[in-house]
Amino acid sequence: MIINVDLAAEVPIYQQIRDQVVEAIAHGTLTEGSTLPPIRTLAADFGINFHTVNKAYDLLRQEGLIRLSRKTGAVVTAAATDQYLPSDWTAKARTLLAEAVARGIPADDVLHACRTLLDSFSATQQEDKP
Amino acid sequence: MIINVDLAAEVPIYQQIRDQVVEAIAHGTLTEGSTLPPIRTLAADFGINFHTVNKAYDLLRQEGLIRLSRKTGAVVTAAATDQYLPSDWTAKARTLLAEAVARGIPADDVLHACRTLLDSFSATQQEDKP
Amino acid sequence: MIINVDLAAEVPIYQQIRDQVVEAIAHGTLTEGSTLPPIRTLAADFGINFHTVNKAYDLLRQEGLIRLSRKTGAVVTAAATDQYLPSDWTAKARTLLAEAVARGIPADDVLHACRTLLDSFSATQQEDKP
Amino acid sequence: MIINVDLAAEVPIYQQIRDQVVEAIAHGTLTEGSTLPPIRTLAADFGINFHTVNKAYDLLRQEGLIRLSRKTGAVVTAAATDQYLPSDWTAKARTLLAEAVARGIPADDVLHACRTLLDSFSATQQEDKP
DNA sequence: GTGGTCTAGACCACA
DNA sequence: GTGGTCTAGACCACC
Repeated sequence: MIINVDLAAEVPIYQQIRDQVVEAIAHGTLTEGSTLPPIRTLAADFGINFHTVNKAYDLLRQEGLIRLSRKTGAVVTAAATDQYLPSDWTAKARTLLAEAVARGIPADDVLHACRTLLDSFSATQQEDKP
Repeated sequence: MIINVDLAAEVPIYQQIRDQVVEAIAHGTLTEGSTLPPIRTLAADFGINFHTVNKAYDLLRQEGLIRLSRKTGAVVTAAATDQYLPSDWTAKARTLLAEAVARGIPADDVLHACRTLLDSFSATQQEDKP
Repeated sequence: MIINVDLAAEVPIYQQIRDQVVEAIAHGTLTEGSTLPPIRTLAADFGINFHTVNKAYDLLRQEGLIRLSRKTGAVVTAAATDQYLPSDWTAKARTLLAEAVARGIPADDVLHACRTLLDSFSATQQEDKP
Repeated sequence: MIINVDLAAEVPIYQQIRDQVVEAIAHGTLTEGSTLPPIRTLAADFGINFHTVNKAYDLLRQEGLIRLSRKTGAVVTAAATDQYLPSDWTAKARTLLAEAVARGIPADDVLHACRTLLDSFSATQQEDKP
């Protein structure tokens, strides 16, 4: 699994790490039981402080995507599949989609872009859609 | 056009204003040539500093959605500035969609949610535009 | 509102702060809209680092008990009343109650102790039970 | 008596063992004079280090719930060591109950949950003891 | 002036 | 050797 952080970006480093782990899980690059690199190792690789990585991992733990323990390290948990899309997700999606439509992109194109992105996840995930 | 800001929310006020203007444009509530309320008026309505409103309008100007001038105030510009989705939009969309998939939501459900949101824009658009 | 921390205790300082805020909310000492002391102020009062207080406040924010913002500081939110007792609460309660019973305390006495504690909350909360 | 440990859980293994023994004593599954499995046997069953089991047993010994000796192994002691609830138990209970009340759960519901848990102990106790 | 992010480095708990 | 806690101090974003 490959993670890249942009130290000069406006988005917080811990958020970048969190986002890339989320995407890796969606892609299937990380599956249930996969272990993430140790906090301090990842920090050393990026040349950043381990507290920053810790914050990213803690976020993922709060979201129920990974489990942290001193013995096993950071382990990806089973996808919960417990619920529907939370309201704050829908709110963020509404704003994002509105942004595209407001720029004059046809709704069909926006939807197509979403489908393409979603397909890219499934393709990697299942290897049965070539 | 109605804007509501939640002074106690975790999302910055200027972002809330910007988002609601974007959504209003997508809905068709605001169309090309529509004028937004004067900065100081809007600030007074919400009881917030006019710098905050100014920041929101400046963001919209940077995105090419409105034009600012001393004489005409804030005017919504023609929509078709970009024909393609910018890469940072795709990046944000990828993260958002991955978030849903990583939580175990089926891709079809996610796509359906997107379609529903997009349809809600068009519905309002056609009502208000003819 | 009075908070005391024991620097020498085995329970983490941030947890002590979090627990006392939770108890203050249950007691009614802190109600919806009450503001907690600024992170750095509280840290200075206790002679501890502001990061420690920050962690406590962040925990409370995750639990939905307070809202944090740069302008309003830490504000107690409305009690959600959205759900039943979560399963992990029940698990902790089971262990705690078992602890008392295993020591030979009659179940009635344990229940009575629980009622007394709960009554002490209500008494302060409503001022109608003197 | 059946003990289950979740090696991947966030709660320390020694704590899990200790908690389950406490609950078994409360239930009446373990009564005065019952012997717990030898440390090394239990450790082998779970595939964990015997120091971990040792720590759990030592905790129980400190709490006066079991007696350790080379000859007899770990034996459950008479329950009636304390007649009153220790202050740290009350403190933990206060925090736990406050947690529920602060989330908006009515005090009656919380008390009812406690009674249900306590009843579940007694039910098992009487079944197994006559 | 508030909280948010990041760094650097210490010691502890668990296994 | 892992994550967890705490300290000390820096700069930034928002208002």
